[in-house]
Amino acid sequence: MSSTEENNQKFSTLNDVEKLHRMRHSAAHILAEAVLEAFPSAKYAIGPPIDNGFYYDFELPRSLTPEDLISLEKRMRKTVKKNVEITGELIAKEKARKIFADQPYKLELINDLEDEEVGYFQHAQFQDLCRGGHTERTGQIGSFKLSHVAGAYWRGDENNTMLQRIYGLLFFTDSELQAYVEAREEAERRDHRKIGRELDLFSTHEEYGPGLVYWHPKGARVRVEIEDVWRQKHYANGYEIVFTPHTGKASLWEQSGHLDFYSEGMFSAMDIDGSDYYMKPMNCPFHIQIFRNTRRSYRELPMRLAELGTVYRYERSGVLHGLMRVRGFTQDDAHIICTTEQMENEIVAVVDFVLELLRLFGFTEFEANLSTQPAKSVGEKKQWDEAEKALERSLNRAGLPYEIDEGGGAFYGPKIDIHLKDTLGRKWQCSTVQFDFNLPERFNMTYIGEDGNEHRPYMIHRALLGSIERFFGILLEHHGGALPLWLSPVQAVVIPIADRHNDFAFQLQAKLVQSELRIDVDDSNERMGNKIRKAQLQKIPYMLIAGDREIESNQVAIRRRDGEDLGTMNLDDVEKLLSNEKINRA
RNA sequence: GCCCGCAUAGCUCAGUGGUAGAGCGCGUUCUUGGUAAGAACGAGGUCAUGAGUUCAACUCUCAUUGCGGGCUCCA
Repeated sequence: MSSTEENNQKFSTLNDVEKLHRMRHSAAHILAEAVLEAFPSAKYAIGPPIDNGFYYDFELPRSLTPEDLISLEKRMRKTVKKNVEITGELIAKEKARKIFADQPYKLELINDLEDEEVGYFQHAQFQDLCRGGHTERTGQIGSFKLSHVAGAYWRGDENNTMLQRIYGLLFFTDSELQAYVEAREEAERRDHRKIGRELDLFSTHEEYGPGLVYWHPKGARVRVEIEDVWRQKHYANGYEIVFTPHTGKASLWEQSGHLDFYSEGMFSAMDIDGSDYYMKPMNCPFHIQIFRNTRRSYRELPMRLAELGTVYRYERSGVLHGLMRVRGFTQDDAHIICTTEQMENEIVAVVDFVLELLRLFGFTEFEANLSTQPAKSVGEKKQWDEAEKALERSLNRAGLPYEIDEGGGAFYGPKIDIHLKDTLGRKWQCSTVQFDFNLPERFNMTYIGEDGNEHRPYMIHRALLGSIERFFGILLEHHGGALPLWLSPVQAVVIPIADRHNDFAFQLQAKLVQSELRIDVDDSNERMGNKIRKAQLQKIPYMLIAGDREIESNQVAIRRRDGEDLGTMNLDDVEKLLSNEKINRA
């Protein structure tokens, strides 16, 4: 329990964050009270406030149904209406054990707590073991709604009992709650799986392998566009692009340490001529072989090897999700091998490069996390310090807001993760920059320095988009499927009003295709209104309408997908308009 | 993997212990139109898979597979 002082502070004097926190926490108690009323044999576990509300975990005699949530919510509202006082105090552990004698989860918590006294909160008949942070009365909890039930392990450990977790949403006012629910619905409308199907971009085939993505022609057009700009920018930023195998013998994965430390993330071995081969879960060991293929001089450093490398990782069936979590995906991977002196500039360059690339795709807000040396790690303290300092300086130079996750680095090196914010305000981690003090040792990577001696280089892993599949999913949700013209699978559709206009439409298509624009002609036997509707639903940036009047004047009527009518234009002007938008990646 | 829910036409979804429906989409025909749905007709389903209960299962039970929501937010 935080200080009694804090708990006694008048609710009305608190800031909004703390108020909301307390309201959510109290709502959790009120929920637990309702559940205990409805199920006297229920065992209650923990019930904290969370980002959008609260939850409480229970062990119950039966599974909850959506109807249960409705009746529990009713019970809660009664308690709110009664507006009883919520009180808290510190009591001796012994006393607490008596109060919670038939509550095994509470007893376990009591035993695990270090202080001699524990927090005890109550309102009406309800009592709970609790660190505190509550409203003063049950009537002060704002606007809430029970949202759903989910399974959750006691203390998040899958070896423990599975409890039923009831989630609730809670905000100050009805309108804030409403706004949150609407934002959620908007997110549902933008679900990349839905958009992917509607726009015919990609599919997965559960019967032939869940978590494996099939890119359809239109999705592939977008991917090719993403990859093209990716390659172009990598060459421009001093990277060399490589291709490496999708599989390699066990000996490679033994030496890299993956079989020891990452085998649960790998697909099972394949037998080839009596040897075990594994699908690659990472590209690094292969890039290292390219480096090691010959004696390297310091004059060749920094060496930056980049690959759109498709990797396969075993993900547990329950976590697969559309394009966001899959078993086969393409990393935009690179490994930078450099000297100590070069390291800091390399990091700075990577961070700049990340932002440059992500901005191209329409993202403008970023945050970073810097994860430092964990308790168990390889490498020398000096290396870690240098690397961490370089990472931090690069974040400062880029002006990125960041948080430090003390001890959160991988055992092999510190890292920064960069999160982007999408239009719905959701954060996604795509980019990562990681030092690796482990693989250069394991593979005995060396270069000959200016002094003629062998030196161990630094190695930095980095991915900018992360996974092409996942990034594509984020991009679709960010734009709600209405991708900017340069990424759109179909950039404009020519709509002839009647069959006799088809020839003109195809001529227009042929002209625009010469400027490397992706143009369809809708020559289906439909009315113009229907063709426009289809094009709108397909989120095609421009509709070019051709009828008698246009053919007469050798022009075309142009309409944007946002509904704006741009009137009629000469064909050359249309071509310029589209080309410029494409080139500027507007 | 585990908990809960779900699985009916290409998509979205109704439905019944007596082997099935709608809308959209698709095909054909009519129609040749002016900025978000023209009309008619038609084709499409072993009701996820396997087993059980039953005279009879798409429907009830169990299992399997897949999908969806969750599984750090430490009283």
